[in-house]
Amino acid sequence: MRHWLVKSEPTVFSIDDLAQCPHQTRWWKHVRNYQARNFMRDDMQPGDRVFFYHSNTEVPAIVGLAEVVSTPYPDPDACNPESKYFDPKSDPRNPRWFLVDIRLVSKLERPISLRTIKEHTSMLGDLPLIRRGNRLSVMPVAPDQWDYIMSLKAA
DNA sequence: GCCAACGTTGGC
DNA sequence: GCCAACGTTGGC
Repeated sequence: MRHWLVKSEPTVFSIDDLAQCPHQTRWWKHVRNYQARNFMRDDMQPGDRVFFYHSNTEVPAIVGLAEVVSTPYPDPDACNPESKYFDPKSDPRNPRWFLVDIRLVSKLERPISLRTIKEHTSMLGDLPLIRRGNRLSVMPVAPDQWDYIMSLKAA
């Protein structure tokens, strides 16, 4: 089982939006970046644990826990000309973009803010989240980093 | 709203 | 293959 952090802009799709989806489950999301795609397509598996992070908002923070509940599958909107995520260069027989479904596990009572995470660079300094200029929307979290961040929940 | 950082595109 | 221009991300 692997651990991940995924970003979502709450004005686009928030943790509360996920909570209101049937079975608190929905696909995540229209990634159009190869590094992020590779993580999803090649490494994500059902059962993987996920930090759900709100980006581009007043208090950027990990706001909940989720779980991968599908294997990666082709993003249907990549071959839908009506979609704003249509990619004419993606061959339906050899899809370029992938999704997984995630299910909400729990919403954190108190979000773990980006500011807090940045106060723990000795343990978390190599998280892409706090590396300068990094814009990855999905990133792996090492097991000890996962545990460490979980311990901040209680702090 | 600003803007730094980064990825992608496309002319050459 | 280079690199300028452009679009996007996302913290602040």
